Order: sequence, then structure tokens, then C-alpha cells
Amino acid sequence: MNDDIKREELACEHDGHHDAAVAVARANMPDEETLYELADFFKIFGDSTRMSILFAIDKGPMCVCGIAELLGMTKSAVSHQLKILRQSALVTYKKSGKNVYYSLADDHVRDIIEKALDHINE
Amino acid sequence: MNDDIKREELACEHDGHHDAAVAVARANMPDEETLYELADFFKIFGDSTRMSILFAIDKGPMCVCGIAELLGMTKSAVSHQLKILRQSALVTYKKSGKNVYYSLADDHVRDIIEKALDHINE
DNA sequence: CAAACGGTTGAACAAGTATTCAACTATTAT
DNA sequence: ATAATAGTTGAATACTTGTTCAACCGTTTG
Repeated sequence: MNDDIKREELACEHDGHHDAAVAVARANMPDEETLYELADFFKIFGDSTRMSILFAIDKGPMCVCGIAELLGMTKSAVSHQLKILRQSALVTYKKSGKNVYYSLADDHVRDIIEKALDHINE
Repeated sequence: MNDDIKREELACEHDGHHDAAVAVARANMPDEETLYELADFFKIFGDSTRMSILFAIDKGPMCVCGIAELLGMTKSAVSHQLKILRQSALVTYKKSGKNVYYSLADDHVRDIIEKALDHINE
């Protein structure tokens, strides 16, 4: 039966009486939705363009073309990434005439990047 | 000239006297290498499988087949992701007989995930 | 109003990546 | 030694995703 093959693939010999480790780990697992939300959240930071944008607006609001100039990218490319940052509520924006000024949504973003910097610098 | 086209794409009208914002932002930008390191670091967390693995070994060491059973995945798939986690120094491992037990490398990982959870739960 | 600029958007393309599959190593048990 | 199990690995495939390109909207200026 196909199911047998699958079990063989998935499990190991000591399946069932897998010491307490698996049970403990299972009890500690967040629900699947939380797992996906976490991964999706980190995914946002996992791109150097978006990371650059976050630093660009760290010290104050910047318009799209300002960011584009700073990063040496097209407005289109920047706008696409800003859309993702907007949808994740990591940035806010304010229209002013022809320009749209983007800012960091809150200090949470700074905290997380800070922690990551700590890790990178040992 | 091609350069003209590129400038037009990249810059905006008030190029050059772009108020102080761009200058300030530029001074605040980390070097490119740091930017890539940061993005690469977050990229590791940006996958639900790897995130699951990190939670699986959060409460104690687990062998590959234990993780595979817990997550309902093949050992191969888990092993591939563990390799990435190993290369990023987020996990450590210890061989014992036929098994290889993986653990979180340090509390730094827990800190960062904790912060992310805070953000997700508003 | 028309032209120009800042910005956004969808489709297409290119590049990256996670899972599967099959083959392989190493350790343990028969 | 042989068989079986835990784990790793490389190649292939399928999926995701970032950038480009072209067209578009809204605001401002001539």
C-alpha cells in the first residue's frame, strides 16, 4: 500500500516510542498559521533591496524618487518593494503634491534589525 | 547616450538639491556587505519549514528522523534545511550512533523569534 | 488644455530556492 | 559479511519572487 511507503519515508524505526523528545517538541509547536505568519514576516526582511529601503527611511520620511536615487534603482522597482512593505504594515506613507513620503511604521522594525545586527557582529 | 536614459530612470527632477533627506539617509546607510548579511540572515527565518525546525529543537535536541516525523516531512527535505541552518550557525549537532541530534546554537535565535512574535501579535 | 513629472501597476522574464528522487556513506544488528 | 536504518547529497523539477518594461493615473506647471 502506498501508505506503507509513505510511513517509511516519514518515520523512523523508533516511531511511536520516540522518547519524550518528540512529544515535548510537539507540545511546544505553535499552530501552523503562526508558523506561516512568522516566516512571511521574516521574508520581508530577507531581501537586500527592502532592507536598504528600511534604512533609507530610518532617519526620516523619504519620497520614492529620493529612495530610488539613493539606492541607484528605478522608481518602479522601489515602488514594487514599497508595496510589499506597505502590505506588511512596516511602513506608512503620506502624499504631498506629486510626491509620496514613506516612513517606518514603528520602532518595532528598528528593534528587530538591531537584534539581527547584534547577531551578525557576534 | 545611454547614460542619459539611465539618469532619467533613476533620478527625479529635484536631483542634486534633493533637500537634506537624501544626504542624511545616505550617511545613515550601512555598507553594502552589511546589508547583504542582514538580508541573508533574515532569509533563513523566512521559510516555514526552517521556522518549524527551529521550534522543534527549541526545547531540546532532536534527531533528524524525529524532526521529520514531527513535521510530516521526508528526512531528505529536513536534512537539506538543516544544512542551511548549520551553515548559518543557527544550529549545532552531535552524532550519537546512527543518529544526529540537532540543537539551537544559542539564545540569540530565540530572542529574534520572540521579537517577531511580539510584532505579529500586535 | 497639454506637457511633464512622481508614482503605481500588471505582465513578462530571469534568477533563486524548496522538495523530490535516487544514490550513497556510516553505523548497528542479524 | 549482509541487511537494515539514520542521515547526507547532487541533480531535476516546480514554485516563488525580484526586476524590467510599458502603460497608466494624479498632480502640477507652462
